[in-house]
Amino acid sequence: MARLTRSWFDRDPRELAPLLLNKVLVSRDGPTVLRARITEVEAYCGSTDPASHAYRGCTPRNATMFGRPGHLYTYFVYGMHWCANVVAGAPPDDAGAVLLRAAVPIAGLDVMRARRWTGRTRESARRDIDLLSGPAKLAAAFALDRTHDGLDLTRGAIGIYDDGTPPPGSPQQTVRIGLRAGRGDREPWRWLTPSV
DNA sequence: ATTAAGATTGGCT
DNA sequence: GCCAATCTTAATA
Repeated sequence: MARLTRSWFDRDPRELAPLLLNKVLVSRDGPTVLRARITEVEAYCGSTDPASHAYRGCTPRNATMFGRPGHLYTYFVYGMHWCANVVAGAPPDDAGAVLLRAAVPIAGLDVMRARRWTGRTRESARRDIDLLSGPAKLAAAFALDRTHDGLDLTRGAIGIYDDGTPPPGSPQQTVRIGLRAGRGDREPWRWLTPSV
């Protein structure tokens, strides 16, 4: 498996996003190894994109987006969830990122289950396919939070790898999810690996 | 100082 | 399909 490099991430988020499909997110924590194949992503384009956290310029919260491509940008939403982005390339003083929206678990499912599902979770809701089937689910299963904001994906314990599986030749493409009307909700910048 | 909105999720009708 | 949960951030006063 080849780890993706800094220069590989240095592309416009709309180019980078579909290339991330079928890549493998890997987290190593001592004996624990988590692996998952990325299947859904969204591109966010900084100052030109009303839906982007960077639309109104650099703030303490989004500063990582203005930094180096290939780093992790994590943010807190709805008072309870974390989501994870990969910082993409952008023009000088601008920002871009790709939101990791979903993945298929490959290894470390037990750890993912323990992090995702408390005793309160209904048994019928505990399906492996739903372990990473949303941006906050993925972040929770990989334990990504404030402490991972700015983390370098090209070095260290967490990275993205090419295992030889190419991105889908014809990815599914739709408008982005969860955006307010008129706030970039018409841009078709969501890509998915076709389910079959 | 106050406030509105948020790149979501899971349980319930 | 509807809606509550939960709290940070940034904009406004």
